[in-house]
This record gives sequence, structure tokens and C-alpha cells, in this order.
Amino acid sequence: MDSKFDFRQLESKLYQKWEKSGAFSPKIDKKKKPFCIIMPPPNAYDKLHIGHALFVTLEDIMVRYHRLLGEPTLWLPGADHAATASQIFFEQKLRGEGRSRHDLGRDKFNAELMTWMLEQRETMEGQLKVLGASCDWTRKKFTLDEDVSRAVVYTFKRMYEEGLIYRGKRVINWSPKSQTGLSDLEVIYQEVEGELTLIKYPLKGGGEIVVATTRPETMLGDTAVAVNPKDKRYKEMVGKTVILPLMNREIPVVADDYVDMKFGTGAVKVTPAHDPNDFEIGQRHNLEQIEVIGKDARITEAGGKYAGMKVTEARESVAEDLDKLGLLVERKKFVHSVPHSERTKEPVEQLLSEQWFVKVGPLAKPAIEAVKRGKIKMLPKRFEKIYFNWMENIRDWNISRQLWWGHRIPVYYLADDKSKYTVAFDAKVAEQELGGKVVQEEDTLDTWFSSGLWPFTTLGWPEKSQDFEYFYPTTVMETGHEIIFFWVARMIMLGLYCTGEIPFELVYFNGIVRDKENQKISRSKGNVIDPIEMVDKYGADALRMGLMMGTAAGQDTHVDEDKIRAHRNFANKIWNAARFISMQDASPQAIDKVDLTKEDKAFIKEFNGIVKQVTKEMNKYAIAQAGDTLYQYFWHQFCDVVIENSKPALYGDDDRQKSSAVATLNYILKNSLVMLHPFVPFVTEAVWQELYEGDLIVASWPK
RNA sequence: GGGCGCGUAGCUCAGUUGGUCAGAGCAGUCGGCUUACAUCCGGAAGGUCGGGGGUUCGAAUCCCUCCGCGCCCACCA
Repeated sequence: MDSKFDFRQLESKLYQKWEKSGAFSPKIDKKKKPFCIIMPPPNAYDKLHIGHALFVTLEDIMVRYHRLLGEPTLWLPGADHAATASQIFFEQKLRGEGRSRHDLGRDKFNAELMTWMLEQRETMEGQLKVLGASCDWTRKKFTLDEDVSRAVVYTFKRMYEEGLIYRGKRVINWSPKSQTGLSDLEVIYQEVEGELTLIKYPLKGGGEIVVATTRPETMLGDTAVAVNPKDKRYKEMVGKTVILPLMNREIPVVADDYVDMKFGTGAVKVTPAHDPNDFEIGQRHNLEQIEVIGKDARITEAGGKYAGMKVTEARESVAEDLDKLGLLVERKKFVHSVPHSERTKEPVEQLLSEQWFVKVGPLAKPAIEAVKRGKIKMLPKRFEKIYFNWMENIRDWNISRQLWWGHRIPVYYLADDKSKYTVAFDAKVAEQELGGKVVQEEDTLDTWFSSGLWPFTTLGWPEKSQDFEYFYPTTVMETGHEIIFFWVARMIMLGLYCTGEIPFELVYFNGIVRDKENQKISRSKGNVIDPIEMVDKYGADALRMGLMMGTAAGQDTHVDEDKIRAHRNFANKIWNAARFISMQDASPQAIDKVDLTKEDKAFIKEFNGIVKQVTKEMNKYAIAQAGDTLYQYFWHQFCDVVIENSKPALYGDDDRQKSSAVATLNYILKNSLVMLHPFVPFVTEAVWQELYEGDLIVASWPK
């Protein structure tokens, strides 16, 4: 053995050996309870970043631990088609080549994107291997695989038939830049210094009513003014008619509880086509919906002389015109929060659109119950509160995306009469059902719809496959807390709905990886640490330890190169301890076959205590704690004390002492390697191959 | 507006149900190329555990309050 652990030479060889040996693929044994993690699929086209490296490390530790316990262990890897991000990215790529998706058309665009994405996926998968991920590549899945897509259609169809999916015209969030609707979760609110404009609306027959708005241009689409029914100031005006300035439209004054008497003037202009709350007021009072803002964020024909203006231009123009008419009471600075697209960062428009929705209420109830009754646990527990808070106030979920890339909504319309439609697996079936030529819905599904089915579509559901029967419900879902609503909540709802069972027993939330200065790692900040570069420099074991140490479920964590380097030293320490022990000529015997010295007995007793402690910590998913226990013990007790203490015996002539020492050192080393293996799989396996029989990856956890 | 979390050595953080809990890594300091490892070994230094109050025989650990940070959800014109 060399005096240094040569990770560059050994890591990739060991990985290949593991993969070839079949150690990653579990054998189904009905007598044993399996352990299963479905990997949160990284974007197929994305290079792995440091956050991926953290989750891979944590999951791999869990998986290797359970494999060593002898449980049939499945870690199923996957790749995500990441609808919105991919389409935006690929369109940009095309633009760079002087092309656009419209040149290609839908089918060709998707075909090219698919080819490119499958290529990229190999890079991503190669990086998972570099990190040591012991996942079962024979079972890998892609979110656009044919069987997965079929399961998506199957689910959509069933939900539609049971009234859980409906089509409706609602005010939705619209991203003008990417030309698609967004779910509420894809919208972030940003504080913006704007203006609050007070406008006089003249009453027919004399008088006036003053309304306040941050968006004067939407008045073009006003179809009412609303006041609170309890508001004495306006009691007389309810039921009267207002002349909408600039448009000269007669609109009613209605009374509605939604209006807050204490805010502004207590009177609200109502624009049912461009505000979700106004939409609901409109429903209650039967108001007309006039769409004055188009999908291009410009004023429509319905906006009269303002047609064609950008909303921002119209805002000024309307205010000016009102001022000329003497109807502008005041414009004052006003800080308010404005909805923006999370992805493109531009302000979103709220406008009326026909979309497909999931009726979430009936799905949420059992999903709340499952967590309340402890069938699904979350780590840390505080996320259960966050989950309840959201689930109890959940609103219907817009699942239509106006994108080409993704699962196309399986709805077919009769070409001659689009009011007739059906949900079907393909056009032929739909044609038979509707008795005529059909066209498919243009929209695709929100990525999170298919992602919500991931824990079981990956296992072959809805077919009654062996994997599904055996591994489902899965054991652990390990993911980031930032997607608890996007993903975790949806998997629980859809899992219970589709399979009648929980999708997983435990949700383990990892934290966000930050840099030394506690900043989020992001490309724009230029503080990215490339995990693959770190592996190159210090080895995968060092990166894994550096990332994992000091983390706790739900807690953000820090990385810096120093920390990684420190653990490269640890990997080397393991290597050298083993090297020292391998240099002793006596052939090791089992500890129960040797007359142990009193001291060695004490060392073994102490070590058995460590085994108990680490096992307990691992079972609690206190992973970093277990890692720390092992680190401290191995370095500062085993190396600094036990080994040092053995030297006089090893170099002396007393055979009894010598064999006692050799047996003790080997016993502790061997079992330490097993326990350390989930954390630092490469160096431990490399050592094992030097000293012992078989493969460490399938050894047995000490008792 | 509602909810959640954090504040422990210079830095990054561990401290599970209150009693070897005052710790680790890195940085730093002093001394060592000792035949497993200088990617190492040994020694010393370093914190009134954010402030204040309370419960207790005893609190970094439980309760209250204040200060300072951060996150999530909803969105009020």
C-alpha cells in the first residue's frame, strides 16, 4: 500500500466493480422488508451543482447503510424533463443558431429537444457516478418515458372522469415573456415603489365616488364599483350607476363583503377580467368580464384609444387623461408588492384564460390526515406545521402550461365543434368516441403534475408490476424544503389518490448549501463550487464528508474548500491506519479465539458502544451526528489511542500480547470500515479490497 | 396580515428528552520530518452559550420579554 490514498486511480475502478457486481440492484425477497428511495430526478440537461452533490451524498449514505443491514435496498435514479426551464433554455439555444421553435414546428422542435436532452442526460448520470451514487441504473427512469407518460394520461383521465379535473375560464397568472400561464406557486411577490392613484367616478344623476388603484389602466375593463355593505358612507349609493370615465360605460355600484372599509377610500373598482378577487366579485354579482390586457401585455381593442399600448404606457396615459378631465384626485408614492414570474423575473399579467384545473380540496383532506396521523413523518418535524398551514388553505391548481415541451394534455376536441371533447390515450380512440376528426389540446401539463406521480410511475404503476408491489410505498423521500408545496404535497395527494396508499413513510428535508459567507450559491453571485472539480482535487469521499458534516435535516449548510480538504485528510487517515495494520505480520484471528489482554477487552467494549451509538443515530437519520461520532472515534480514539497503545505489544516479544493486539486492531478496523463505508465509500472499499475478502459494499453492519 | 427558524470560541457550526455541555473543524500559536500518515503528532490559548427576567437543588438546554438576523405563506384595491 502507498502512503497516500490515490483516489484518482481507485475511485472510478471501484465504482465500475460495484456496478458490475450487481450490488446496486436489489433482489426481491418477500420475507424481508425493503428499503427504497426514489431519487428526486435532476434536470436531464443540467450539470450537477453542489446542492445536487449534497442530496446525492445524503441519499447514498441512507441507501448504503440499509444495504449493509441486509435489507433489499433500491435507490432508483431518474432524470426530469423540466418543462419550462428546458423550453426556455432550448429556445435560447435555437436563437443562437438563428432559428426559432416556430420555424421547426411543434413535432420537430420536441424531437430535437429530446435528442439533445438525452445526450445531456449522460453527462448528468456520469456525474452521479463520480459522486459514488449507488443507485440501480437498470431501473433508471426519465419523466418522458413512454410508460411514465401513459401513467400520466391514465391519471388525468381518471381524475377527469371523477370530476377532479375541470376546464374553466379563470383569472390566471400569465408570463408575457414565456407566453404561458403559471401556477400560484410559480409567482413571487416583490416590493415595488409604485403609485396609488385616486380617481373620481361620477355617479349618474350627480355625485361621485372615489376609488383607489395602483393600476389605473385596468379601469378600462371595470364593470362595477364595490363597497362594503356595512359601510355607512356609501349606503345610499349601492345599486346606483356610475359612468366609467374615458370609456363612458355605465356600471353598477355593488355591495360586497370582500371590500375592506378601512383601506383607501373604502370603494374598489372591479375588473373581473384582470384580478382574481375582482373575478370572484364578478361571479357573485353577475358582472361582465371585459378583457383589456392581452397576452402580449398590451391593451386590447376593448381598450378603445389605448389599444396597442404597453400596460406601463397606458398607465401613464390614462392618468394624464383623467387629470385633464379633472377626475384625478391624487397620485401618491406607494410601496406595494407586485407579482413577478419566478423564472423570468418579469411582472406577470393577471388575465382571463381557459385552463385546466385540479380540484384540490378532495385530494388535500386525506393528504392532511396521513401526516396528522403520523403515517407520513417529516424531518424536521416543523415542516409538518408548514405543510398543514398550506394544505388547509389550498386553492385549485392550474395545470395548463402553454408550452410545447412536456406531457401534452390528453384532451381531444371535435374539430368541427370544439365544445365537444373527450379525454383519451390517443387520437384514434377519441375519434371513435366523438365520431369525427379531432384535434388535441395544445397545452401541456405543469411538470409537477407528472412529478407528483413519480414515486409510483417509476415502479411501473399502474401496471401491477413486481417492483410496485414490493417497493411501494417507498421508505424515504429526501428532498429540499423549498419544494415542499410544489412537489412533496402533490406526491402525497396524488399518491393517496392513485394508489390508495402513502407514497413514502418519511420525508427528509435537506437544507440549502451556502458558501462561507452564508450566501446562497448561485451563478449570478459567482460563488459556485463545482462538485466535480472538487472530486478531481480531493476525491469524492472528501467532498461527501465536507458536504454532509454539520448538516441537520432542514438546516442550511455551508461548504468551502477548507472543509473539503480537511476530509481529504480524513480519508487519508483511514488509508494509513489500515496500512499500518496491514504491515503487521501476524495473521489476524477472531477476537473470541484469542486470549485478549484486559486493555484490549476494554477497547473492544468501548468500540461496541460506538457501534450502538452510530446505529442509533443512523436509525434516527441523524446522519451528520453519526458521521461525527465515527470521525471522532476513528481518528482520536482508534488512531491516537488504540493504535498507539498497541505499538509496544506489536514491537515486543510477548506473543500473547501481540496476537491480542492484532486481533483487536483488525476487529475494530474491519467493523469501522463497514460503518464508515456509507460516508466514505471509496477509501473504505479500497482498503477492504487490500485486507479482507469479498466486497465491502455488501458486507454486514456490526451488531 | 399569518406561520417558522436562528443568534454558542476569530470563522462555519455540533450540542437528542435540563445535571462530565462548555465542544468540533478551519484559522491562529508553541514544539516536533518519532520507522501508518507532515494530507501527520504533541502542547497551550481562546466563549459571562445575543440582553434581561422567571421555573428548578441545577439551564446553552424549559417559560416570558427585549434586541438583531433569516425563511415561508397570503396578498388589501
